[in-house]
Amino acid sequence: MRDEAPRAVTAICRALQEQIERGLLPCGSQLPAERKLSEVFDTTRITLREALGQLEAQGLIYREERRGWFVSPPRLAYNPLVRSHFHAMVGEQGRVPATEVLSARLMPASAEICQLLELPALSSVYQIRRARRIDGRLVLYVEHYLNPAYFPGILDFDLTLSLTDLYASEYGIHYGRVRFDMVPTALHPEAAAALKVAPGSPALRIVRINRDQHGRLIDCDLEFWRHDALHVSVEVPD
Amino acid sequence: MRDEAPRAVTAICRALQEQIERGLLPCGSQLPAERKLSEVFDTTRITLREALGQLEAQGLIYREERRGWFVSPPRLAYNPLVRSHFHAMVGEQGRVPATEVLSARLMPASAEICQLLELPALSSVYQIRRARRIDGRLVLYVEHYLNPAYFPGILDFDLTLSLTDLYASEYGIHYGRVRFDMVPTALHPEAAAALKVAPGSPALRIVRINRDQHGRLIDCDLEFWRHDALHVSVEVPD
DNA sequence: AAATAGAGCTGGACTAGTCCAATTTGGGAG
DNA sequence: CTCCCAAATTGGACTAGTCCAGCTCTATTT
Repeated sequence: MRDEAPRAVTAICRALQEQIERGLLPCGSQLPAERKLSEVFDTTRITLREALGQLEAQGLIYREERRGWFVSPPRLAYNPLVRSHFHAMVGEQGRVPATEVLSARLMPASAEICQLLELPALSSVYQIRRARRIDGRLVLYVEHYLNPAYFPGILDFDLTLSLTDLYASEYGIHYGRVRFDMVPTALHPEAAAALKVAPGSPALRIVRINRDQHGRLIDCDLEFWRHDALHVSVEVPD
Repeated sequence: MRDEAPRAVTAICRALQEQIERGLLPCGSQLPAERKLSEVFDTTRITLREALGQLEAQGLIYREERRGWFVSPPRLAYNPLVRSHFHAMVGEQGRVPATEVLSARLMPASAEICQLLELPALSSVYQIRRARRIDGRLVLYVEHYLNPAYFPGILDFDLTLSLTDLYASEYGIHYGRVRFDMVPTALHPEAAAALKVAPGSPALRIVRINRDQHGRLIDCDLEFWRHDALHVSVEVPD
């Protein structure tokens, strides 16, 4: 028994990790209360919470605001080179997608959006804010900004459906070139609230700038994914 | 004037964020000591540290183990579709790259590596572990695993240089198809030690599986990037 | 001028609690 | 059996410290 013990935090991490990997704590199951766990590991709640925080950073567990800690489900495979929308992508991987519309309106574009869509200053844009789930779990907060010139009256449609499909069926517009920008960062307060997680949780921010079949900038998406909800795969041809 | 409770942590974040954005704390500069800052903001070190942790998660600041907190430099643009190696990529963006070799040896392949390289069980592979810097800052820990059949005697060369170049000049091998897998996660202890940061810091794990011009699996890289050191750009053609 | 020993800082890790707000849950009324 | 309210429980936020290891810088010595 050496004095050189591993840090309490890493010891707790290892113990929990093992339990999860052996399937004693199945995917989606809830962990015991923080106070219980701190008793089990004979430590402070602060220390215990730091261990949980590290497992969260690894993506092994996640928390729901004020509800508790849960074992993370598998990540979704996200391939930017394959043109697919959320519902199709999730469904193909044997999971159940869901979408809710948080807001949808015509609004003055921010400077950032004007730049992304190459619009003149003080332009108006359609903004659609949505939250999306996989198997019931909130994983994605998106803000869509559409150039209104191409999509008159789009707010009257059912916006819980795929925008891709709406573009095609109602406006004859298909995606052409797309630009992705992926940045590991933290959720800003608005996104955190929508996903019902602690503000500042780690996240993957994906900015998509979409052109149509004629090369026209039609819209852009600001996506905020829970960092543990996806892995990005890219197959680069020769 | 916020509608909700202005948590101490978010208030501190906002204050520091503003100072950084206005350039009062330039890139690369060191923040005052935690104890000083906790006095300035009239709070505990624990609370102050949580605020710093959130700014770290956002990528605005970073820490060096036992040295202090610093303002993050700009992120490196990383485009998986553009075939470029570390030194070239960094240099093109006006930054100064550096590489050090941590270890290089022939070793039995782990089960994971066998699978990635489609090798039979108990195969041997060259393992090269390197740490890489941008403008002096440690940002990337990589483990390369090479199929030794294609690279006899490679350990005798200067491995601080680009492997890509070595492959081409010494073995006539060029990259063909490449597969990327990017996962937001946390640094494991070994990578954390190599990058001199706290174990469990957020990171972007990138697994590259490389084939040569003939479609043969030649090597794979396990990369661990500091999460705040890069942003991934992908331009998808029509 | 270079090498070095040591003191003082700095971050890292942890303890032992408190107060609050939201969520759950259990029990009683209808 | 359902619905609703109150109590118990849980996570969120924070205070006020302690002890330790590694880095740095200074002052002294060689």
